Amino acid sequence: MNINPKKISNPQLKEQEFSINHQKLIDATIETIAKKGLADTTIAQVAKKAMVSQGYANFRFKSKENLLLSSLKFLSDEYKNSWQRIFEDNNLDPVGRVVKIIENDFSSKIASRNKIAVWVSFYSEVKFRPSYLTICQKQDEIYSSQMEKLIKELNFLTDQTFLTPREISETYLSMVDGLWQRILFDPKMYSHVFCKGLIKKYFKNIYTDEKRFV
Amino acid sequence: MNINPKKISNPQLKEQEFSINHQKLIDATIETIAKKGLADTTIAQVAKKAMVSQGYANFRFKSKENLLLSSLKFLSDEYKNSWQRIFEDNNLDPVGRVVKIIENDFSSKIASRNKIAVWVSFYSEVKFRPSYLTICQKQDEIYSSQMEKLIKELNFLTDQTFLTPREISETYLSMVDGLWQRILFDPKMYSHVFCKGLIKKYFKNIYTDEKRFV
DNA sequence: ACCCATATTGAATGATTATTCAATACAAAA
DNA sequence: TTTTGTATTGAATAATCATTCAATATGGGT
Repeated sequence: MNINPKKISNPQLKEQEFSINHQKLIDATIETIAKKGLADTTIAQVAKKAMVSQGYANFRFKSKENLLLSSLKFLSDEYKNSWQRIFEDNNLDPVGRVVKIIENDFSSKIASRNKIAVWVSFYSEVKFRPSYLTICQKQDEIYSSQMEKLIKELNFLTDQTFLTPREISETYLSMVDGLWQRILFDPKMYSHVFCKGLIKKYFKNIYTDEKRFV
Repeated sequence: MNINPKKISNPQLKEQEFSINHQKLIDATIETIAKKGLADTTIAQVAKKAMVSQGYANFRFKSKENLLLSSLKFLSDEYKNSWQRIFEDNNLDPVGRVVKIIENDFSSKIASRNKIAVWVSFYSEVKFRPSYLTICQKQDEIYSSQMEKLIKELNFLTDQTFLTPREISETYLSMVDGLWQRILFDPKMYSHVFCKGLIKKYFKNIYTDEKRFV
């Protein structure tokens, strides 16, 4: 009798990063952090949700810390990929790119309430955990400078000169962070539609002639 | 011999809320959360920093949870008081009031890196701790509606009609939250001066004729 | 000087939890 | 079938911590 049958191994998936169990554990970690917070996330809970044994979870990720870091890395990579896809799309003009960025930042894939909860959990500890900072900071600087360059093109195409590209991009990025946080508080009031609308209105006010910032 | 002398009681300070030790413990809690995070904040560390015994800290606050809640309440009240002082100041016109609000939101008293770290720590758990939400949410709604009313006066005094008071106030509030979070990441880049400047420029762009949004 | 109420201590307790590891199950190879 | 290497388990361990509480200190009232 075998109440808890062992998982069938898949020899084609030797790489840790691509194994089924690896991703199941990361998904379970994200769900658990979102539901209980970093403090009360235990390996036992995560393992249970991922339907593997506690010992296995630890064996696979070497430590709880490493499991948490891997989950942050997963979110960070997911965001990076969606961002890059927008910046590498040559069919987009500057306005189209900005619109896509806004829509991506409040898409259901990227800005689900669970994922935002995890981001904010890690943000709250970034001050004293250099490992968290390492994962996010470099990317963040890239987003910052790419956004600034994009706004520079936009300003060039319009007669907007009062606000500098830096000001507009920093305002945008901090608004996104703030709205994400507010989604945690009150997801009804700060719906994705509301957030996107608010930001588009911000751009519409700056680039008054542009019809696509509806 | 008395290596650890007991504290001298002060009969005039019977109310828990006003005792010296009460505040010392709250200050120590804020420092500890900022330095280690909610997860790794232990009663022992807080008690040590406040220079009282571990048992005393627990006795005074009944539980760790209650100590954390009291610290959040302290920050929340501190913010509320500074906000109210600005709104009750009859010498201020709408523009002056907005400027004061901005300056308050990035003052060294309100927006110290430690205090921001504590705010963000609690924000990150607000999703599943109703007690945290209770302390913040009602106030937050008040700030929201007072700000909106203030902007309404401002719009009335100017020819600004494109952005609604609601849009401007929500944009402002989310920018503040976002910038606070970014101060945690990179306090050098997101200095108080930079943050205030960015927000004033936002208003300057809307109310172009107003000289005080420098 | 003594008593009493209150303030404060610090060590003990018990619960929780990350981590380890010997035992077991499995799949493929021989 | 038997062997072998890998995957996975689950129970034991050890560390950390919140909480409790009996013991002690203090200062004012008598």
